[in-house]
Amino acid sequence: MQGAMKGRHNHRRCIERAMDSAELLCSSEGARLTSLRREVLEFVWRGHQAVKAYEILAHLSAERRSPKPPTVYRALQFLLERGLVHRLESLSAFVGCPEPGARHAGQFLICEKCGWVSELKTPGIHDAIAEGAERAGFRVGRETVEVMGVCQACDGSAGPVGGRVP
Amino acid sequence: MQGAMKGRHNHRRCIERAMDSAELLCSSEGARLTSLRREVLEFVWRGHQAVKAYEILAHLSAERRSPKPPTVYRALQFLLERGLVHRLESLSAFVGCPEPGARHAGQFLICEKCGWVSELKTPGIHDAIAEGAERAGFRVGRETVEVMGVCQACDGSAGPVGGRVP
DNA sequence: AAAAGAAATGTTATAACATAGCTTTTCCGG
DNA sequence: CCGGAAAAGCTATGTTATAACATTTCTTTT
Repeated sequence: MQGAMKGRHNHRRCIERAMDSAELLCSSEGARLTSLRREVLEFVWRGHQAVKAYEILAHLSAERRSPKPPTVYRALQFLLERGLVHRLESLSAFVGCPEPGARHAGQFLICEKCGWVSELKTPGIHDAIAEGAERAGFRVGRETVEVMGVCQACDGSAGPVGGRVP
Repeated sequence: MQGAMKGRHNHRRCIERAMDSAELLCSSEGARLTSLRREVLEFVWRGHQAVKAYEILAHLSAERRSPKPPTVYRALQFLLERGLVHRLESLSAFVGCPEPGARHAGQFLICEKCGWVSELKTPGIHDAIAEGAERAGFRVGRETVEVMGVCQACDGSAGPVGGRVP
């Protein structure tokens, strides 16, 4: 469980909460959270670090017999469409969404030291974007906001806090 | 010259301005804007659409004998390091920077219909990000802000305005 | 329970994006 | 012109992602 216990948080809770809301969300819209999709979602939630598609593939390889890339990408697409995971464009990687259901523009803080990803929900960011776009006569669709930097736990400390070093 | 004449703008001016400031910026810091780098930069500036690395490669192939990917990526890295081009993470593509020298966080509006990319400089966006980050105790490094949507010229019109359709 | 249809998954192949490591060429100052 | 440094070339390979088609599994209907 890499980097999961940062700030003493009990990550099992995160996983449970994530899986429960996924279950709920899917059944509410008649979507099937199959065992494959569930396994992928659980793996994405193994920590708060972003996960690469081929890491998921490797993980599945341990459990199933030789899954292929489309298997992973299809599961990810299913999860992305329902807001259960987000894609981080600047990393080509995926991270679990702590608040699926509330369809929101993702705003992410990504720690360069420990890989920890936090989701920001600062309305002011969207507002400022909307304002800038409006001045340009631009109709906003999807917003990508990704901020690389150093998280509180890593800042000042010698190295990363119990996380993988990217 | 794809999508270049949108809004009646004379794109030759853009190119000239871009190449001139590149020349200046490089000579000011003793960097060599070689013919390869110049060619790549000119090609990136062929319009206001983002350009893929392998499109550059194909373009160079017409002029030189069989360039290889590293040739292109090295030239791009040189240009990126000096702020002469930006990388659009959500497209894995590159676009010329209209204001190199002023080292800034890139904020981009990307039209889904015609591919046109405009750079936004809305201080409020950075401010809102800084505020959100500070509340999280996060030290900001690089900011990525990319907004997909529909530009003024395409909005309301039947199709894209003289640009490639992505 | 069997058949029909839809959804999911498996399989094969390949496209698209990017870099490591080493060699050769070009540029520039002395 | 020579020597060192920077740039560009070359080979190979790593990484990310999708198209197209076959098979399996699930669900609904009969």
